[in-house]
Amino acid sequence: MSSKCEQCIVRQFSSLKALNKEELLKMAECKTSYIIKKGEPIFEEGETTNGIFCIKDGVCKLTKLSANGKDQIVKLVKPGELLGQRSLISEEPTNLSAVALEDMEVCFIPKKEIMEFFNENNQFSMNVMKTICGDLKDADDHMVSLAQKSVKERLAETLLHLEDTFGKNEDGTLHIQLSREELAGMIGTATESCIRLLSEFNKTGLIELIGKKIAIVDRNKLKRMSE
Amino acid sequence: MSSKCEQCIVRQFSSLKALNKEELLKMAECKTSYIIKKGEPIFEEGETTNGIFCIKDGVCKLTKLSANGKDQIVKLVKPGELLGQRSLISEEPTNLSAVALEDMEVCFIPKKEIMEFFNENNQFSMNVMKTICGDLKDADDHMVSLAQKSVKERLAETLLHLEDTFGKNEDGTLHIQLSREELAGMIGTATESCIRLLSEFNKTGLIELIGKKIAIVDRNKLKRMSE
DNA sequence: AAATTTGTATGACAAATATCATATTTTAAT
DNA sequence: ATTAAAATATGATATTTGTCATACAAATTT
Repeated sequence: MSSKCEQCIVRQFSSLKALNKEELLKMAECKTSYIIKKGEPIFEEGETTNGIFCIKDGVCKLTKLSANGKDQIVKLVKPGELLGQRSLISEEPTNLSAVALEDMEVCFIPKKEIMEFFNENNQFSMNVMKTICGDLKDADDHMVSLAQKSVKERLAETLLHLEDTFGKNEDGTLHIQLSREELAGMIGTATESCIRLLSEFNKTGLIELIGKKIAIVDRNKLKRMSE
Repeated sequence: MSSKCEQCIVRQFSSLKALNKEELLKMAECKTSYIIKKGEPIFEEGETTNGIFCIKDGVCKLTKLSANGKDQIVKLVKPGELLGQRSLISEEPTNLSAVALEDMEVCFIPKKEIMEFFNENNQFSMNVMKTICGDLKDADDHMVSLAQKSVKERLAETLLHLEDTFGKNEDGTLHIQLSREELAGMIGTATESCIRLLSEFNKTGLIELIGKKIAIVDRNKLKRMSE
């Protein structure tokens, strides 16, 4: 028996907040829930998903494999967000892979129902459009950053962004747990270069390295460095 | 007296093809036509546009000023496409500037009418969504390219893209006319580096430089080089 | 618990790219 | 037509970044 969608966190934060009781009921009936273990894919580049995923818990990375074999992280997606809207609307296979960075809980809603919501609920369409527009703006910003900033500036920028978006633990370390390789994949550099710069930031008191974890020590300096 | 929108090139290629006779008539009445001279802006980063622009003739660049003062070219927009959809939907000021690369003819449609089309014509909404999704996919691809490819690879890739998208003149040179600085701004590198590589491509027979113009000589080699 | 694999760290060096200087050509202004 | 300004071109050099090698630490498997 499916659980209700009415009180789900995803509904509060995503385009789905526009859905009415009847629509939510329909969704609760057609949805499938999944548990995805850390490291496992939700979908992979080139797949046809035929629906969208709602992220109830856990963070995942959207990556694209580049010609040289490295995974570029395009975006991190957190609870409350939807996944796979783009390829559903474009009616194309996904151009990105989604891989869990933590254990995740997700729900899958089939294309059929989503398309019905589009047709019947204008506010829902508008919300989805706004989300995608937001993604596009972020992508443009990211693009300029990759094109015009140095690796050092991008690392500083990314560390701040990670703290702002995912928060920190009691010991001040970033809550989101990325390997050095993944962090390098976000800023578009070699893993060794990323490690070297973290080490440098550590020595100059910008951050503190506690095992594999990273704590931001001097936010202001880091901010200045990112510009 | 406004001219009709029914036969306009923009209608054939853009989301506007979903509009019916009545809607086109409404649009013809509310639109304003502009002539934009080469080098002039249509709008600038941070402005609130309050409507969308239809490009009837001429190509423009969408740029974003980076912290180091260089203009990054995010996208080139050609006749038949719409401009300013993102910020209209997000209800935010534009994050990009639009500057004419050639003399242009554009029409401005106020926000009010566009929103009415959204509400009354589902196919139109769907078309706009698809366009924005396409832009998002392109942005992701571009991002990976900037992050993972060398300047040489990006230049090769960009030259091919420019020929594919904008065609060539009778003498084989690229039809779209970009300065070296603008080309550098597309691939995200210093102008000197761009010039140097063009010079190298010229010497190795990949391209031919005819004054400021560029002709692709060996497409296949250039393709292989871009990967 | 020992062994293997994986991730992190650092040095040495090579390659890519940016920067600065300057020459030349082209375009625009007077 | 002359001059000034802007764009293109190229060399010299510094800086950034990537690659390869290797060491060490942590996690995982046996």
